[in-house]
Amino acid sequence: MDFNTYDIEYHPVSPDNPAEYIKLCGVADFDIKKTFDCGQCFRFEPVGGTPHEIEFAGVAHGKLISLASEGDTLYIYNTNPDEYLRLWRRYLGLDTDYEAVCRDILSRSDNPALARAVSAGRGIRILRQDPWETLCSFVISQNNNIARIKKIISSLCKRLGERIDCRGMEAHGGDVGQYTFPTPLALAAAGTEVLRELKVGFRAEYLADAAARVLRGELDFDCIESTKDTAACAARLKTVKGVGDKVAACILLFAFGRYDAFPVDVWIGRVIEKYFGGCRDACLGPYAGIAQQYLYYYERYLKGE
DNA sequence: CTCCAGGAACTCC
DNA sequence: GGAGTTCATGGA
Repeated sequence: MDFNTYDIEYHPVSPDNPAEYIKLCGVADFDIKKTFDCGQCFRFEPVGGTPHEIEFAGVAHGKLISLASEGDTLYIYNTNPDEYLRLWRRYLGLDTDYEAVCRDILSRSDNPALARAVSAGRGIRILRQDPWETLCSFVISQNNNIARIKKIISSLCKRLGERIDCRGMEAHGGDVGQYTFPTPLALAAAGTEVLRELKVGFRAEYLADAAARVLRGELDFDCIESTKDTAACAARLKTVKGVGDKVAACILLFAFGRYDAFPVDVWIGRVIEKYFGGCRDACLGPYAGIAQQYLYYYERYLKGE
Protein backbone atom coordinates (compact mmCIF):
# COMPACT_ATOMS: atom_id res chain seq x y z
CA MET A 1 0.00 0.00 0.00
CA ASP A 2 1.68 3.15 -1.09
CA PHE A 3 -0.21 5.83 0.72
CA ASN A 4 0.81 9.39 1.42
CA THR A 5 4.53 9.90 1.10
CA TYR A 6 5.19 12.92 3.27
CA ASP A 7 7.80 15.56 2.57
CA ILE A 8 10.78 14.64 4.71
CA GLU A 9 12.90 17.38 6.22
CA TYR A 10 16.26 16.02 7.35
CA HIS A 11 18.38 17.47 10.17
CA PRO A 12 21.81 15.84 10.39
CA VAL A 13 24.01 15.86 13.45
CA SER A 14 25.64 19.26 14.05
CA PRO A 15 27.34 21.12 16.94
CA ASP A 16 24.00 22.15 18.44
CA ASN A 17 22.11 19.05 17.33
CA PRO A 18 23.45 15.84 18.96
CA ALA A 19 21.01 13.44 17.27
CA GLU A 20 19.99 13.33 13.63
CA TYR A 21 16.25 13.56 13.08
CA ILE A 22 13.57 13.96 10.46
CA LYS A 23 10.48 16.14 10.42
CA LEU A 24 7.22 15.24 8.65
CA CYS A 25 4.42 17.75 8.16
CA GLY A 26 0.69 17.18 7.77
CA VAL A 27 0.64 13.74 9.37
CA ALA A 28 -3.00 12.88 10.04
CA ASP A 29 -4.47 10.09 12.17
CA PHE A 30 -1.33 9.53 14.22
CA ASP A 31 -1.55 10.05 17.99
CA ILE A 32 1.74 9.07 19.64
CA LYS A 33 0.35 8.68 23.13
CA LYS A 34 -2.60 6.55 22.07
CA THR A 35 -0.45 4.43 19.78
CA PHE A 36 2.14 3.55 22.41
CA ASP A 37 -0.22 3.52 25.37
CA CYS A 38 -2.95 1.30 23.92
CA GLY A 39 -1.51 -2.05 24.93
CA GLN A 40 0.07 -3.25 21.68
CA CYS A 41 3.62 -2.29 22.64
CA PHE A 42 5.43 -2.61 25.96
CA ARG A 43 8.77 -0.87 25.39
CA PHE A 44 7.98 2.80 24.76
CA GLU A 45 7.79 5.40 27.53
CA PRO A 46 7.12 9.14 27.64
CA VAL A 47 10.24 11.32 27.59
CA GLY A 48 10.54 13.64 30.56
CA GLY A 49 11.39 17.32 30.15
CA THR A 50 10.74 17.41 26.42
CA PRO A 51 10.03 20.76 24.77
CA HIS A 52 7.55 18.99 22.50
CA GLU A 53 3.84 18.56 23.21
CA ILE A 54 4.30 14.80 23.35
CA GLU A 55 7.40 12.64 23.10
CA PHE A 56 7.79 8.87 23.47
CA ALA A 57 11.00 6.86 23.16
CA GLY A 58 11.77 3.17 22.96
CA VAL A 59 13.66 0.38 21.27
CA ALA A 60 12.21 -1.28 18.19
CA HIS A 61 13.88 -3.52 15.62
CA GLY A 62 17.10 -3.23 17.63
CA LYS A 63 17.34 0.55 17.59
CA LEU A 64 16.42 3.40 19.93
CA ILE A 65 14.14 6.00 18.41
CA SER A 66 12.15 8.86 19.79
CA LEU A 67 8.88 10.21 18.40
CA ALA A 68 7.59 13.69 19.11
CA SER A 69 4.74 15.78 17.79
CA GLU A 70 3.45 19.35 17.62
CA GLY A 71 -0.04 19.24 16.18
CA ASP A 72 0.24 17.34 12.90
CA THR A 73 4.02 17.72 12.68
CA LEU A 74 5.93 14.56 13.51
CA TYR A 75 9.58 14.37 14.58
CA ILE A 76 11.54 11.13 14.57
CA TYR A 77 14.90 11.29 16.36
CA ASN A 78 17.90 9.08 15.66
CA THR A 79 16.98 8.33 12.08
CA ASN A 80 17.36 9.65 8.52
CA PRO A 81 15.11 9.67 5.44
CA ASP A 82 16.64 6.49 4.04
CA GLU A 83 16.05 4.47 7.18
CA TYR A 84 12.61 5.99 7.66
CA LEU A 85 11.44 4.83 4.24
CA ARG A 86 13.00 1.40 4.69
CA LEU A 87 11.92 0.73 8.29
CA TRP A 88 10.00 3.25 10.38
CA ARG A 89 7.37 4.18 7.82
CA ARG A 90 6.21 0.61 7.81
CA TYR A 91 6.75 0.10 11.56
CA LEU A 92 4.55 3.08 12.39
CA GLY A 93 1.86 2.15 9.89
CA LEU A 94 2.32 5.45 8.06
CA ASP A 95 1.91 3.53 4.79
CA THR A 96 -1.74 2.88 5.61
CA ASP A 97 -4.69 5.16 4.91
CA TYR A 98 -6.55 5.23 8.24
CA GLU A 99 -9.19 7.56 6.86
CA ALA A 100 -10.18 4.76 4.50
CA VAL A 101 -9.81 2.13 7.23
CA CYS A 102 -12.22 3.94 9.56
CA ARG A 103 -14.69 4.47 6.73
CA ASP A 104 -14.63 0.75 5.95
CA ILE A 105 -15.11 -0.27 9.58
CA LEU A 106 -18.04 2.09 10.08
CA SER A 107 -19.68 0.90 6.86
CA ARG A 108 -19.98 -2.63 8.24
CA SER A 109 -22.03 -1.97 11.34
CA ASP A 110 -24.36 0.70 12.65
CA ASN A 111 -23.60 -0.22 16.25
CA PRO A 112 -23.40 3.10 18.18
CA ALA A 113 -20.73 1.73 20.53
CA LEU A 114 -18.52 0.97 17.55
CA ALA A 115 -18.94 4.52 16.26
CA ARG A 116 -17.98 5.91 19.68
CA ALA A 117 -14.95 3.61 19.88
CA VAL A 118 -13.70 4.58 16.41
CA SER A 119 -14.07 8.23 17.32
CA ALA A 120 -12.26 7.74 20.64
CA GLY A 121 -9.47 5.61 19.20
CA ARG A 122 -8.79 7.85 16.22
CA GLY A 123 -5.02 8.31 15.93
CA ILE A 124 -4.05 4.82 17.06
CA ARG A 125 -1.77 3.18 14.49
CA ILE A 126 -1.21 -0.57 14.51
CA LEU A 127 2.56 -1.05 14.68
CA ARG A 128 4.53 -3.67 12.77
CA GLN A 129 6.76 -4.90 15.56
CA ASP A 130 9.42 -7.59 15.46
CA PRO A 131 7.67 -11.01 15.28
CA TRP A 132 9.97 -12.76 17.76
CA GLU A 133 9.69 -9.97 20.32
CA THR A 134 5.93 -9.83 19.82
CA LEU A 135 5.59 -13.58 20.28
CA CYS A 136 7.50 -13.48 23.57
CA SER A 137 5.75 -10.34 24.79
CA PHE A 138 2.28 -11.76 24.37
CA VAL A 139 3.22 -15.15 25.79
CA ILE A 140 4.33 -13.19 28.86
CA SER A 141 1.08 -11.21 28.77
CA GLN A 142 -1.10 -14.20 29.52
CA ASN A 143 -2.84 -13.99 32.91
CA ASN A 144 -0.72 -10.93 33.68
CA ASN A 145 -1.15 -7.15 33.90
CA ILE A 146 0.43 -4.49 31.69
CA ALA A 147 2.62 -2.87 34.35
CA ARG A 148 4.14 -6.21 35.23
CA ILE A 149 4.49 -7.29 31.59
CA LYS A 150 6.56 -4.15 30.98
CA LYS A 151 8.77 -4.85 34.00
CA ILE A 152 9.44 -8.42 32.94
CA ILE A 153 10.27 -7.48 29.34
CA SER A 154 12.53 -4.69 30.54
CA SER A 155 14.48 -7.01 32.85
CA LEU A 156 14.70 -9.66 30.10
CA CYS A 157 16.31 -7.09 27.79
CA LYS A 158 18.66 -5.76 30.43
CA ARG A 159 19.85 -9.24 31.41
CA LEU A 160 19.89 -11.06 28.06
CA GLY A 161 19.83 -8.33 25.40
CA GLU A 162 22.69 -6.29 24.00
CA ARG A 163 23.48 -2.76 25.09
CA ILE A 164 22.65 -0.16 22.47
CA ASP A 165 24.84 2.79 21.59
CA CYS A 166 22.68 5.81 22.48
CA ARG A 167 25.19 8.60 21.94
CA GLY A 168 23.46 11.84 21.09
CA MET A 169 20.12 10.54 22.33
CA GLU A 170 20.55 11.51 25.99
CA ALA A 171 17.70 14.02 25.81
CA HIS A 172 15.44 11.52 24.01
CA GLY A 173 15.27 8.48 26.26
CA GLY A 174 18.89 7.43 25.77
CA ASP A 175 19.89 8.53 29.25
CA VAL A 176 18.59 5.41 30.96
CA GLY A 177 20.68 2.85 29.07
CA GLN A 178 18.87 0.83 26.42
CA TYR A 179 19.05 -2.82 25.39
CA THR A 180 17.85 -4.91 22.48
CA PHE A 181 15.29 -7.65 22.95
CA PRO A 182 17.16 -10.96 23.46
CA THR A 183 17.56 -13.23 20.45
CA PRO A 184 16.10 -16.77 20.40
CA LEU A 185 19.63 -18.07 20.94
CA ALA A 186 20.26 -15.84 23.97
CA LEU A 187 16.94 -16.85 25.46
CA ALA A 188 17.49 -20.57 24.84
CA ALA A 189 21.01 -20.39 26.28
CA ALA A 190 19.72 -18.68 29.42
CA GLY A 191 17.43 -21.61 30.23
CA THR A 192 14.29 -21.77 32.32
CA GLU A 193 16.09 -21.20 35.62
CA VAL A 194 17.30 -17.75 34.59
CA LEU A 195 13.90 -16.97 33.10
CA ARG A 196 12.29 -17.78 36.44
CA GLU A 197 14.78 -15.49 38.17
CA LEU A 198 13.45 -12.79 35.87
CA LYS A 199 9.95 -13.50 37.24
CA VAL A 200 8.30 -14.89 34.12
CA GLY A 201 6.88 -17.64 36.34
CA PHE A 202 5.07 -20.55 34.70
CA ARG A 203 5.68 -18.96 31.28
CA ALA A 204 9.38 -19.92 31.41
CA GLU A 205 8.74 -23.27 29.70
CA TYR A 206 6.66 -21.54 27.04
CA LEU A 207 9.44 -19.08 26.17
CA ALA A 208 12.03 -21.85 26.14
CA ASP A 209 9.84 -23.89 23.81
CA ALA A 210 9.35 -20.92 21.50
CA ALA A 211 13.11 -20.24 21.33
CA ALA A 212 13.88 -23.92 20.66
CA ARG A 213 11.34 -24.07 17.84
CA VAL A 214 12.72 -20.97 16.14
CA LEU A 215 16.29 -22.30 16.45
CA ARG A 216 15.30 -25.66 14.98
CA GLY A 217 13.56 -23.91 12.11
CA GLU A 218 10.17 -25.30 13.07
CA LEU A 219 8.76 -21.81 13.38
CA ASP A 220 9.67 -19.61 10.43
CA PHE A 221 8.45 -16.01 10.52
CA ASP A 222 9.28 -15.44 6.83
CA CYS A 223 7.00 -18.34 6.01
CA ILE A 224 4.20 -16.84 8.07
CA GLU A 225 4.76 -13.46 6.42
CA SER A 226 4.28 -14.99 2.98
CA THR A 227 1.30 -17.17 3.88
CA LYS A 228 -1.88 -15.38 2.85
CA ASP A 229 -4.41 -17.35 4.88
CA THR A 230 -4.53 -15.73 8.32
CA ALA A 231 -6.13 -18.77 9.93
CA ALA A 232 -3.32 -20.97 8.63
CA CYS A 233 -0.77 -18.54 10.08
CA ALA A 234 -2.52 -18.68 13.44
CA ALA A 235 -2.44 -22.48 13.37
CA ARG A 236 1.32 -22.40 12.76
CA LEU A 237 1.87 -20.00 15.67
CA LYS A 238 -0.32 -22.14 17.94
CA THR A 239 2.09 -25.06 17.62
CA VAL A 240 4.16 -23.15 20.19
CA LYS A 241 3.28 -23.99 23.79
CA GLY A 242 1.66 -21.03 25.47
CA VAL A 243 0.28 -19.62 22.23
CA GLY A 244 -3.49 -19.91 21.91
CA ASP A 245 -6.09 -18.09 19.80
CA LYS A 246 -5.65 -14.74 21.53
CA VAL A 247 -1.85 -14.58 21.53
CA ALA A 248 -1.69 -15.83 17.93
CA ALA A 249 -4.05 -13.06 16.87
CA CYS A 250 -1.96 -10.46 18.73
CA ILE A 251 1.20 -11.60 16.95
CA LEU A 252 -0.49 -11.50 13.54
CA LEU A 253 -2.01 -8.08 14.19
CA PHE A 254 0.86 -6.31 15.99
CA ALA A 255 3.84 -7.81 14.15
CA PHE A 256 2.60 -8.82 10.71
CA GLY A 257 0.01 -6.13 10.12
CA ARG A 258 -2.73 -8.71 9.57
CA TYR A 259 -5.54 -6.30 10.17
CA ASP A 260 -8.15 -9.05 9.94
CA ALA A 261 -6.75 -10.85 13.01
CA PHE A 262 -9.09 -10.27 15.97
CA PRO A 263 -7.67 -10.89 19.47
CA VAL A 264 -10.33 -11.59 22.10
CA ASP A 265 -9.17 -10.97 25.66
CA VAL A 266 -11.21 -10.35 28.83
CA TRP A 267 -11.86 -6.71 27.87
CA ILE A 268 -13.01 -7.47 24.33
CA GLY A 269 -15.10 -10.28 25.78
CA ARG A 270 -16.91 -7.69 27.89
CA VAL A 271 -17.33 -5.40 24.89
CA ILE A 272 -18.89 -8.19 22.86
CA GLU A 273 -21.15 -9.07 25.76
CA LYS A 274 -22.22 -5.48 26.50
CA TYR A 275 -22.54 -3.89 23.07
CA PHE A 276 -22.85 -6.74 20.60
CA GLY A 277 -25.29 -8.95 22.47
CA GLY A 278 -22.73 -11.71 22.93
CA CYS A 279 -22.39 -12.18 19.17
CA ARG A 280 -18.69 -12.96 18.72
CA ASP A 281 -18.54 -12.73 14.94
CA ALA A 282 -19.48 -9.09 14.59
CA CYS A 283 -18.18 -9.36 11.02
CA LEU A 284 -16.18 -6.15 10.92
CA GLY A 285 -14.37 -6.95 7.70
CA PRO A 286 -10.70 -6.88 6.64
CA TYR A 287 -9.88 -4.26 9.31
CA ALA A 288 -11.62 -6.02 12.19
CA GLY A 289 -8.35 -6.12 14.13
CA ILE A 290 -8.02 -2.35 14.01
CA ALA A 291 -11.65 -2.03 15.09
CA GLN A 292 -10.80 -4.38 17.93
CA GLN A 293 -8.01 -2.05 19.05
CA TYR A 294 -10.38 0.93 19.03
CA LEU A 295 -12.87 -1.05 21.11
CA TYR A 296 -10.17 -2.20 23.52
CA TYR A 297 -8.87 1.34 23.99
CA TYR A 298 -12.40 2.70 24.42
CA GLU A 299 -13.45 0.11 26.97
CA ARG A 300 -10.21 -0.09 28.88
CA TYR A 301 -9.04 3.52 29.09
CA LEU A 302 -12.05 5.72 28.43
CA LYS A 303 -14.74 4.14 30.54
CA GLY A 304 -16.77 6.93 32.12
CA GLU A 305 -15.70 9.79 29.85
C1' DC B 1 -7.32 -12.25 53.39
C1' DT B 2 -9.15 -12.60 48.41
C1' DC B 3 -9.36 -11.04 43.71
C1' DC B 4 -7.50 -9.88 39.34
C1' DA B 5 -4.41 -9.27 35.29
C1' DG B 6 -4.43 -8.18 26.91
C1' DG B 7 -4.73 -16.92 28.63
C1' DA B 8 -3.64 -21.40 27.82
C1' DA B 9 -2.70 -26.28 29.14
C1' DC B 10 -4.48 -29.96 31.34
C1' DT B 11 -7.94 -33.04 33.25
C1' DC B 12 -12.11 -34.63 33.78
C1' DC B 13 -16.84 -36.26 31.79
C1' DG C 1 -16.24 -30.69 22.76
C1' DG C 2 -17.37 -27.89 26.83
C1' DA C 3 -16.71 -26.83 32.07
C1' DG C 4 -13.53 -26.54 35.87
C1' DT C 5 -8.71 -26.23 37.63
C1' DT C 6 -4.11 -24.78 37.81
C1' DC C 7 -0.19 -22.15 36.61
C1' DA C 8 3.79 -17.59 39.22
C1' DT C 9 3.63 -13.05 40.69
C1' DG C 10 2.57 -8.56 42.60
C1' DG C 11 -0.67 -4.84 43.28
C1' DA C 12 -5.28 -3.41 44.80
